[in-house]
Amino acid sequence: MAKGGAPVTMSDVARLAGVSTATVSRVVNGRYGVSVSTIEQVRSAIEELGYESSLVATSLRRSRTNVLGLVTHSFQSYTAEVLKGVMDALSQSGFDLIIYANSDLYGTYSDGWEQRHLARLAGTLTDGCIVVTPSGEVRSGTPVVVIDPARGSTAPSVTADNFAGATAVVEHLLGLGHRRIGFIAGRASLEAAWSREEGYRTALAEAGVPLDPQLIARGSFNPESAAPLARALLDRPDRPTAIFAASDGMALKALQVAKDLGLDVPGDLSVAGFDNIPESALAEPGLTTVDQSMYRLGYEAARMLKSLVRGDWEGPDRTVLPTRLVVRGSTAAPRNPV
Amino acid sequence: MAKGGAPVTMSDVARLAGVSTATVSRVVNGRYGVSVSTIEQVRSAIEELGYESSLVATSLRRSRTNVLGLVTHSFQSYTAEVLKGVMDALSQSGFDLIIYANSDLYGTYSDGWEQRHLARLAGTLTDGCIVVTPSGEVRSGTPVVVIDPARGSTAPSVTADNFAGATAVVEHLLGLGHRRIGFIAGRASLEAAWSREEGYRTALAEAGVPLDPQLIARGSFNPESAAPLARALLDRPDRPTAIFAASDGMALKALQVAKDLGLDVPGDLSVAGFDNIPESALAEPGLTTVDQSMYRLGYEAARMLKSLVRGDWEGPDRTVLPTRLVVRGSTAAPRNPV
DNA sequence: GCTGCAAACGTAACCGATAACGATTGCAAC
DNA sequence: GTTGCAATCGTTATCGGTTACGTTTGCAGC
Repeated sequence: MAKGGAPVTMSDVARLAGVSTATVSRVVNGRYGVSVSTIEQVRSAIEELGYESSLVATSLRRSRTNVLGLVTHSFQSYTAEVLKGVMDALSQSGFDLIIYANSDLYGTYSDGWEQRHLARLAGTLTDGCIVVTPSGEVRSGTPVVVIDPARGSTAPSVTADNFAGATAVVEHLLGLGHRRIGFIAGRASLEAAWSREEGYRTALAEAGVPLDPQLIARGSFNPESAAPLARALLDRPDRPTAIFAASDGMALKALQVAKDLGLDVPGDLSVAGFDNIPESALAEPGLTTVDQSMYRLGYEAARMLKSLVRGDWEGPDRTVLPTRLVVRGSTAAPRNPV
Repeated sequence: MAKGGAPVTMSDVARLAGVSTATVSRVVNGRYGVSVSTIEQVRSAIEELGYESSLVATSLRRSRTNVLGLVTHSFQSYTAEVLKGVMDALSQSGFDLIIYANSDLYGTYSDGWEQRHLARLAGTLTDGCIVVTPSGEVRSGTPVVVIDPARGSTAPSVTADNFAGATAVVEHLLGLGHRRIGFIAGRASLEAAWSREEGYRTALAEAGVPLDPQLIARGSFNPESAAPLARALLDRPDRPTAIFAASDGMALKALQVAKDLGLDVPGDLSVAGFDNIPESALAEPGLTTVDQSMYRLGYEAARMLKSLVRGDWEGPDRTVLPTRLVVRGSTAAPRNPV
């Protein structure tokens, strides 16, 4: 058994077995050209020392590592769900997964984080990467699949039908009798944010409700950014009777702000979100939202990446998954319909 | 800008800037001994090519990488919560995080997965590692912190007060009037599983309730393993009036089984779990359980690991976090008290 | 003009593993 | 007894980056 000291390397094994490192490598990788007795010697040396090949050294030399990467700038409920899907898709596939997340939670909103992280992994450590909500276009020598791409991105991607989901929410609110519906937008560089805003605009237009630009608040997807925006909307003399936020995290903040202001939800104000993160069901009242199955986003992205790496992907470059309106207690008919 | 082709290496930069790779390395790492004009040339070459240093190559040569690792054998709700805590603890710390998970979801229960994964990362890629629920002792040249260690493990660890949590649940059930309380145990090699079972036994003993060995079902923590165990318990002629499972995943399975058998929960059967994963609050009825704040487990483990890597850890080697009983709808007084 | 010194920079070894290639050996066929 | 071929195994270049060490250059001091 190895001591706690320096890690056991291939040359340690070679020395003990009385062979060269090349032979050890051949044994480890099951290559042809080693006698049975030598294999046995090497095996027992490996056993005795507790040797395990270094992922780093292997990946530096080899082109193929059987490791896929996932790059993200932060780690929230959204990411966790995606990861579950990714792991399930990779189960029994022979691919291991490395997730790279950096610690500068908000510092890296400086555009380009995805490209930097990708460059550090791709080409050496990983055979391919999934990138979650990048801020811009991504380039890489190895295959890449993007979850929630940036606007105008041409990389293979998996995304939810954000437009349909957003129109469904707004139609739901319109159906309840709301006419002044505030909107808290997400980071504009993301296609998802843009599509959700388009859905909002389109649903209003089709219902013949004029758009009031004052009711659109521009935020990032960062939940913290939503609090002042919600407050500004609700402080207006002609405040909206409903608020639709482009993400659940922001919607839950808005809900909190409404409570703090002494407003009754859904009596005085209806609130709706987008994503259906687990916390939304637990909120009081439960948050009306759009389920976009982040699990499936992850699952499909991983499935696609596997095929791309193996070179046998046949499907389309962009996968769009359906969404589903989830009505809970946070939306109701306005108390004083306009 | 780089094409989609081969990744940009340091020698590419060196060639363009007309210097050696050594000089580029010095510029990248801010070392002394480069003239201002040369720095400028190298900088612009880096900019032009979009160069980013390879994590792999760097870590192979250097001892310090400023990357911490987390090793896990699967990815479930439990792991996701832990990860959030880890990420928050690492925020702004200068340490990046790499999570390594392998795809053989169940194949790797073959003991020793943690040691294999650890050996592949430690000593090269990462400065230290967090290992989640290992099956045995872990050894490494770099610092390691274990979340939910194996029984008898001596490595620095973070764990919840499993014993106190389990006794609290059983006392709660006893207080409701239950006397026949089934127990679905976890993987015996884990200290957490053992402590929870000890808590169960102790609480019964202190209440003067004799222990019926037939009511203890031995499983792993794998939720799937719990279904047949729960069914076996409930098929008994003298079936228990309550079931306490050593994890929420297993408890939720037991709840499902009870429903399938036409039993009313909590009327005919009370069910309680351990962990307080998000799904437990959403179950119908809500699952009574023990909150062990997986977020804090992750947070404390990361805090400890940071200090260990920097060599300034002062606290104890084992951190035990308090637990909290969460009573929901799945437990009530038995309909026909014995 | 020579020496001394430090700044600036290149050369090459090195990290651990892989693979192309060459070298050696055993054995059968001629 | 050669020759030839295949099996076996070591040597070495290589991956990308870091760093100890050596070399060159410029300039001040004598």
